[in-house]
Amino acid sequence: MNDKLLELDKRKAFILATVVYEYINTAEPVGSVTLTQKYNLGVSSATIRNEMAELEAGGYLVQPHTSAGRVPSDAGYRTYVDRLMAPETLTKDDSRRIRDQFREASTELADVIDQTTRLLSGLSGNLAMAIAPSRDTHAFKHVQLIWLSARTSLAIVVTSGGVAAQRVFEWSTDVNADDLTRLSNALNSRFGGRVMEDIGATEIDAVSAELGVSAEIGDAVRTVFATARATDEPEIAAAGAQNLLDQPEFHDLRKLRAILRIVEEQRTLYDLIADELTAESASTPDGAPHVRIGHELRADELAECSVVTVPYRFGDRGVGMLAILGPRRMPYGRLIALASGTARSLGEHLNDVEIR
Amino acid sequence: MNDKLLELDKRKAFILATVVYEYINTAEPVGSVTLTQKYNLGVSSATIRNEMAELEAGGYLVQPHTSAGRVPSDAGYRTYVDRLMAPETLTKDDSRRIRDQFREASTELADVIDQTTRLLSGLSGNLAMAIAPSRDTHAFKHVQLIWLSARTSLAIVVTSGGVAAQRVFEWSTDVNADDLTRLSNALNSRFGGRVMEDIGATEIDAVSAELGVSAEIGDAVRTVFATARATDEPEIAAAGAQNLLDQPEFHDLRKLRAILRIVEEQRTLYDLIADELTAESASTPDGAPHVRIGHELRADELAECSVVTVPYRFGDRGVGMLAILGPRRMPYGRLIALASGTARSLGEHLNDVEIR
DNA sequence: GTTGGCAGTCCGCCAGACAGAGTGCCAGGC
DNA sequence: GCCTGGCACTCTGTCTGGCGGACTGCCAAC
Repeated sequence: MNDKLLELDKRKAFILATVVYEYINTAEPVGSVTLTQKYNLGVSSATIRNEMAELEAGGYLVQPHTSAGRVPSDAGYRTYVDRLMAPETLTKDDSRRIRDQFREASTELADVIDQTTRLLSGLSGNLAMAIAPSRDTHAFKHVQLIWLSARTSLAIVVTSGGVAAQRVFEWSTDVNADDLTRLSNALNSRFGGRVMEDIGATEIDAVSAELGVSAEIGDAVRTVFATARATDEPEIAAAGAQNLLDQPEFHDLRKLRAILRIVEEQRTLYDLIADELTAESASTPDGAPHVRIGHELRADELAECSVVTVPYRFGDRGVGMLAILGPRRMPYGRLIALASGTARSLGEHLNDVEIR
Repeated sequence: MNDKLLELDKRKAFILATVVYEYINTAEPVGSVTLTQKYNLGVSSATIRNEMAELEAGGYLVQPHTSAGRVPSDAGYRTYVDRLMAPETLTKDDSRRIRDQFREASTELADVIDQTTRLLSGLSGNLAMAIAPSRDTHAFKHVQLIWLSARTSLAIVVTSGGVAAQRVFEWSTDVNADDLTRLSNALNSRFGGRVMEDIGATEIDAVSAELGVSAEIGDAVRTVFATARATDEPEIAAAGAQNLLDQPEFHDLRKLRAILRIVEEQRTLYDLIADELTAESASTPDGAPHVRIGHELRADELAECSVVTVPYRFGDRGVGMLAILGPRRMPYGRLIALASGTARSLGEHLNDVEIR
């Protein structure tokens, strides 16, 4: 690949756009004759051949083998997406399906995320993914220890992100309802409004010690705070892997396997999208979709894939991410419109409905 | 397939067992010469040929085409599993890996289920699934409305299955902490110990009305009870679909697609296993693994698959199910041992750790 | 700068040949 | 009566060579 790309005159740009468009639709390498027959270019195939040879030298096209048509390179797709492609809007039908879906969507965050990936994979015909907003920076709001019976209690922690942890504890000795209430009140007044990650174990222990509660209860409180802060298991969902089987590029079992492995390894999948969450939310305008193509994904297994990502807002609870993964040969315009539209509806749904 | 199967004498039984064993290991149709060469049968290949012809007539073996070796039929596998196969126990290595896994497993039910499927798919080299115990028959234990601020409250319902619902509500007018406490106490004394599904909306409304709380709060209470009772989204997890790609029987993309679709359609997957949960938990000894082979699964897409299921106990909270899905040509003995061992460890883990 | 023409290249497909694996059957032996 | 070696037959998978099709690159002419 060239460091510096060839400048494109108007005709080259049109030819490149047409090659990409045709290849996306047919999955077959595009030849000069096909081009002149199907599109009104006003010149002969010989001229197209000359132009295509220059586009190949310039790094926009590649030839799978001598005497085959041309296929776009990463740079070819990139140029197409950034400068040549006509932006698309949602079709009426897609809009309706998205609206219908969210009208009866769940009120539980994990379920909504899950349903959204199903919707998006169905509409896009590709693999769809979603991650929930991270809870790194949530503020502590409330802790409550609730007396259930002499030997069992419920502890619950609420943050600005909603209920962050709850758990039933069993005690080896009887506990007193008043003690639990006093401890709850003390913790609330001490930590109210603080950011979760700043609330340390020693400080929690100090409060327990002040009130003279048993070691067992002190341990329980520390545990439930730790759980509320935990961010190691990000909420992530994926759906539609079987859609990829329809794409000729995945008829090769090795490639398919590599993709499936990535999808099941939630960690890799998360990193793939989360990169975008940190890097891009600062640099691009709010809510803009973003496309990464082939090697831009920095993973060999995904060298023939592209990913469309788009952030969604969850009120003041942070930013999540929707993503569509498919072959590089994907209908970028349509998928960008779909992802954006779905992200918008998802955000609205999350704000309208009280999500726990 | 024959209604009545041929009686098997000792030699036929041994030959059938050997054919199944060999086919499971090689994935190639088994011929008479292979059999005499690899196993000490004491007779010539011609004799084996005669026996195999009878086994085929009896419905235990089939021939993919003339002049190919034999392959077991559903009945052949069934006989092997029920009567011919030597039971296996967990290897030291597998035991250790299961133990290690649960030593550091999560305390959250959904996560444990998820991690268990990953473990089991990794060990078995097949697709693993798990469903959590249903919460149909849980008993109501406690409800608490917690004052967070003048305009926000937290409602939480605890059942014998743990925390069944929690949700933050925002009010249009200020609410009073004492009102919330009084309502909580009234609900607790009214419903304590009852089975969740017997607690109706009208009865809940009656309590709210008695205490004269606002309609808004009344609605909230009804909503949170409804959520706690909801069983429509069964907790189900699956992992290891990519393992199936290694099996030659899934190199056919259509078959693979059908399987992947089933895995993503959680409903079908759930039905597949839940059948077993209701039908079998009554009829088979507690905790016994169960195998369903090919057409026994009553799904055309799964005609070439088998499923091993094994229930696990979650204390007094009901029974869940682990399952392994793979080609009929699966190492039944090993998978049964793995599933049983994992189910046992999972049950122990769920009882040891306080799961929320 | 553009074009038609032409030689050259590579792929995919098909038919035919062939080796390999396995069966069924039969006649002879224990 | 059961077992066995031998043999003819069948079917598969693979390999090969040939052929048509689809392109390209280049050149000479416009």
